[in-house]
Amino acid sequence: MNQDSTLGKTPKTARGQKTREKLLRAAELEFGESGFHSVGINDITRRAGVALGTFYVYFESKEEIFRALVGYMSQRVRSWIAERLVDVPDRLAAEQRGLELFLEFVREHKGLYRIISEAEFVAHDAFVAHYTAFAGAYRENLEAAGRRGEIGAGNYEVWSWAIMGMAVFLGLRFAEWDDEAHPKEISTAVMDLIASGMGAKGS
Amino acid sequence: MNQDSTLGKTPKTARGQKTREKLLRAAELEFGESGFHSVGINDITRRAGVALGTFYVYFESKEEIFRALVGYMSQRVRSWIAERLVDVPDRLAAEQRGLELFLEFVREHKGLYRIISEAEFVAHDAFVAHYTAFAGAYRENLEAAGRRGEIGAGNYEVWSWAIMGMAVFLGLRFAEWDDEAHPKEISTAVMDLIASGMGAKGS
DNA sequence: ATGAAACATGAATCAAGATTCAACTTTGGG
DNA sequence: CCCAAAGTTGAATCTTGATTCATGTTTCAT
Repeated sequence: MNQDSTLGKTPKTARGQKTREKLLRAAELEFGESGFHSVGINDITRRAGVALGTFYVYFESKEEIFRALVGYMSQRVRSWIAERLVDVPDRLAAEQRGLELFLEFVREHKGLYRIISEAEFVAHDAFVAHYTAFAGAYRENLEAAGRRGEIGAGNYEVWSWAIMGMAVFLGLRFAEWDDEAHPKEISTAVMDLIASGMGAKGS
Repeated sequence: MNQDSTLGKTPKTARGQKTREKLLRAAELEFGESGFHSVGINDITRRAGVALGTFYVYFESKEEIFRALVGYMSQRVRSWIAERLVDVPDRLAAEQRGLELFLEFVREHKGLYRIISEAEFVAHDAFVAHYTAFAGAYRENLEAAGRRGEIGAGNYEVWSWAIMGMAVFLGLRFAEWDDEAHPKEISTAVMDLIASGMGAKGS
């Protein structure tokens, strides 16, 4: 229908660009703090420092800006982690470091984390897209590591979803609810579980 | 304040009891299918086959009935699984069977599953209570198994959250989104991961 | 059998908040 | 410098849907 999928709402001017960004930033904070249904458009515009009507110059609806945010930050988490995961020796190390990074990210961006979670109900398609993409990438990493012999054979599709789930719940418990524990402790504990299993060990 | 915490809304009659249950059952279906915010009180009453006003005879508000539902089903999942987990030989077997049961439960009760998830945003305290209770029980199981020497030492608090997260995400992917895969395949794949780790094995 | 307590009803009320709009201001290319 | 396009404004409009309430019906303990 439309080249930009944003129905001609794309700003043409520097000023417009700036305003749109102010709205996005404000929405990120508001949604992150209070959740989709308790924030009103006027909360967003007030925080952005623009008038109510301005909102509709750039967005079709409240749902659209939320959806935009989900896409935006789905991008962010993944690239933020990927960037810092370059010089890691092998898959197991990547696993551990990746979890630490994820926990750190959540602590610094609780709002974004909540936005993705809430997307399950507010923008289900965006939610599906996010985790599908994430799991897909993850699975490829596992397969590559498998070919390199760094990890054993297994059902990598299942593994990738299992590991994502772990990360999300640990983020909930040890980043969103409780800031105290050191990420390294968590990641180490998880590595005990994932690397060699819970079967009785030497200790 | 009140003996029953339900502000005198508790039914005194057999008829009342029945009506309240009809409402609860209807709400379970509606919330499960459409999510908290898109169901109206009249959707619930229509489905229950009672008049709109009747709702407020038994519940203070839409949120209250949702909260009641969360508690109700938090109970249900746990006991449903626990009941069927009696004659299991050891912790590892319990782990595998428990996951299968969870997946089966989700398939049969997708609505209830969604209700608990959505509680994170609609009834945060009930959500916290549910997972706190679940994790607590889980942790005790792990500790007991640890004392019996069935599993190795580890940070059981972290493990229990990790395993819950796995279960929830696998439920999302392989029960809510996709009914096809056999639960046993999933649980087996996970056992590979959890029992002996992803480190390279014989195969 | 009977009347007070319980329960049921659904039209009317009310609040909240999303969206529209017509008037006004700024920008930037020519 | 000039004006059409782009952007801004916020009061007014419109929907939606939760909650109330006055009235009628049923239950059940006495």
